[in-house]
Amino acid sequence: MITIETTGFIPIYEQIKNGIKGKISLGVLKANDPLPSIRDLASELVVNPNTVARAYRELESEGFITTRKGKASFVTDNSSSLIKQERQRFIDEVFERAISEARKFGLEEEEIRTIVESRLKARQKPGRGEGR
Amino acid sequence: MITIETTGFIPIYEQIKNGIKGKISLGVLKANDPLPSIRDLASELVVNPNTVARAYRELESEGFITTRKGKASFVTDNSSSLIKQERQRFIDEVFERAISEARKFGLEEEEIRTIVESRLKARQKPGRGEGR
Amino acid sequence: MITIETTGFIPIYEQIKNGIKGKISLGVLKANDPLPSIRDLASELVVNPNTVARAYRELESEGFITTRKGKASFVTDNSSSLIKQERQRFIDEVFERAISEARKFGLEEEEIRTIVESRLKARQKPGRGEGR
Amino acid sequence: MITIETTGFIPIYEQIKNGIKGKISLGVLKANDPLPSIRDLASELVVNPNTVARAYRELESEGFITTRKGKASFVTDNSSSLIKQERQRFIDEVFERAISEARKFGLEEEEIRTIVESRLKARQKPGRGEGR
DNA sequence: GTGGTCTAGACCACA
DNA sequence: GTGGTCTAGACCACA
Repeated sequence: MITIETTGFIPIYEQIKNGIKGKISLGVLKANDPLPSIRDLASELVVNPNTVARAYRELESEGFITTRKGKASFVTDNSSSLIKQERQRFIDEVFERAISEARKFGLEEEEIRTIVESRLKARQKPGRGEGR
Repeated sequence: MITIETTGFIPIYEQIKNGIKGKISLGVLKANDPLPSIRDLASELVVNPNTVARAYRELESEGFITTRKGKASFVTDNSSSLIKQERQRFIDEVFERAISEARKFGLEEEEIRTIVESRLKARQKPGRGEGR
Repeated sequence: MITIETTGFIPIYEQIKNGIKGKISLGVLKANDPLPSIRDLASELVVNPNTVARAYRELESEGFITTRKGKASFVTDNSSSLIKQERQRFIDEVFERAISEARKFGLEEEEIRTIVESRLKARQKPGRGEGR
Repeated sequence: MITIETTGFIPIYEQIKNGIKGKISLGVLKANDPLPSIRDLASELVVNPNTVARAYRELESEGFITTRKGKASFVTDNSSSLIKQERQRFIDEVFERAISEARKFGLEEEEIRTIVESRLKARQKPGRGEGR
């Protein structure tokens, strides 16, 4: 469901948060849908339940999900409108950062376009897929 | 010379390392050029000298610079060939990550291209310069 | 577990590294064995945790151990083959240095052999054990 | 005259001190012989004059040499008796340390003897010589 | 002045 | 509890 990278510096709870926001953005998770339980998701991702709990806690405080004690967590009604606000800003930032790194190493615009194309191509190839 | 973001998750020493690798890649720092002293760079970046020292130490153990005690650190002769090896891998990884995030949020290839173009445009505008 | 000399010029973090490499070489630490926690080892050796952390960090970057955040550090699977490569070189260097010092003071080969024998004897004597 | 290693952790001034003590021990430098001037030795060893100055200063305070202001430094009359006292202790310590390192890595006595022999052999070979 | 090591101690991510 | 990063600051080797 969600992919986690343990290399790199992005905290796991952050990757989980983004994974879930992504699902909401994609419509895979819709308003009032239940999220997997903390334990289930933790064992699926092979991470500590505390880590998932932190992701859920922050998603709740940002308004994307609500947690009913003793029950489960659910996607909030207004989640998709919240996502819309955040999505553009988030994606822009991600690419801004990537391009900024590329420029630090002296890549020209045209080279950046070439890299992006080659990365997009790499993802099309069946068998390679979305994985990583 | 180098920009540091204290938001975000990338450690400062890592940003310094990448900043310097970038300078070498750009040719701003050439073989045998001296690096700024640890103390100077630390005060310029407003970070602790130990943090710069760690960046330099790791750059040395990776072969990019050599340090002469009591003198300074210098770019190694083979630094640019080392950089060439690392540059492509690093940039690929950065864009792979960005595109991966975008796909999580359901962006199509064409939308990704549009974002990249708009980010590239934003950087061209003089005076605006997108910060950093 | 590991002995540290604060006299002499070898940095503490280096002595810790060598101590652990020695344990791996001896088979006292085997693949996948956990290392003592940074804090525990630091308090045992009466050094600052940062110093142990540096030793562990360098051992990790040299491939001898891996660290799982929040958990512990573990001996890597290939550690013993790495050690084998390094052991001979390290020991050779150590004796090369010792003999080189002896020659500076004019010791003949036969005298060097005698010294080595006497040092080996000194270590056999139970109860005396040559300190350290 | 004296060999310096800039790799390794032993300070240069210490290596210079030992080099000179060695010369005295060997009889190459005899009582009342003049030492090379600080500047000369520094340029010969390609080190900073301050470093040589420190070595001389410590040799003086240990009684091996005397420095006459404006003139040069000379080997003291009692230098060789001082050396005799120190030589055995120093050499013992050097081998004790080497053997101790070897034992940390699990070498048996017989293996240590073999290493010592092979190192002694390596030094006999003409063309390789004392250098390093 | 320049780099290297070390300590003390804080704060954070993760288990 | 365990590792990771960072700061502040001391002290040393060397130029």
